[in-house]
Amino acid sequence: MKRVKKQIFHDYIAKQGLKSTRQRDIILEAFLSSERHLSIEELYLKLRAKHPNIGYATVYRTLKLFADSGIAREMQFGDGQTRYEHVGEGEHHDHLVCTGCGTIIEFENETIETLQNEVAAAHGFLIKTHKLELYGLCARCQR
Amino acid sequence: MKRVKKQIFHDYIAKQGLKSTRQRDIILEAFLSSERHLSIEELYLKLRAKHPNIGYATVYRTLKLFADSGIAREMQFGDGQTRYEHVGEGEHHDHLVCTGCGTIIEFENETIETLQNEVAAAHGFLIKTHKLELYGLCARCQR
DNA sequence: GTAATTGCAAAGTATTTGCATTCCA
DNA sequence: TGGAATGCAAATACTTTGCAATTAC
Repeated sequence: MKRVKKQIFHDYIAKQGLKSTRQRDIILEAFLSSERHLSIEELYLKLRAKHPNIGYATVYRTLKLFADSGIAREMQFGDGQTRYEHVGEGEHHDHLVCTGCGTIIEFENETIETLQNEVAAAHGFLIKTHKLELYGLCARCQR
Repeated sequence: MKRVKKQIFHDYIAKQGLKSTRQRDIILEAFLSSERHLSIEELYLKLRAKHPNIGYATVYRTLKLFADSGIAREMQFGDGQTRYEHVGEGEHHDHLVCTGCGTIIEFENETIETLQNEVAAAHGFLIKTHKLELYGLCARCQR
């Protein structure tokens, strides 16, 4: 999976006439070996440990490239921090967000997706993406 | 409806030992007679026309009060602008957002809500709120 | 009268941009 | 070599905060 995504990214870079750089590789490796929902700051801090000379701007720019190449997706959970999540081929899932501890759980539900498309069709919309987030307390935080 | 919400807000203000001010009334009136999904800037500009001396900070603070009182809800559609929408009693709805022209259409679907609760229950979550947004092109923008 | 509210400007966040220097193809 | 990428600092966009003056109860 990691290998595949690296390949996808490098192909994208090449096709766009962009350059493969040491920083991009470092950031890619760090991103791919991180948890699935990473804020930019988290990634930056993680990188800084080993590569103190990588700039914040480079992390921002590189994450946008990841999103453009299709290996990552930009997310907002309303806490004012942009997060990026890994994207697999044609994969889509939604989120359960614990407002207590911040845990994010992914889920998929085909019936919901089908109903969404029906709603959209009823309004003449052509859906490109969607976002479904359920906010509440996870089992642990309910205690 | 407008009358009811004004009442709710005034009751809230009174119960909290806060004060009813000219500015709050002006902002409330402007908010209630606006479209349902209003960015703070839109409301501020609208107000400025008739009341050039109302400050941005007051608008921010007052909108938060509206949300606290239950007559408005804070929303984020990922464009970096916070919006507030009107909230009716116990009402909830989701959104179809046209990425072409920015139109926002509201909808409700009980079956989807039920499925959401099932998903949450399966993960031991207690849901407090949720956000479902479908992004795509409206009928007009598809042409 | 007193505590809350206002309006302004300054301070915070999160993110983007300009630019000289460095690096890759 | 030449255009792209980097790292820094400055700029931007949105929102919050501090504070003296004002206002509501």
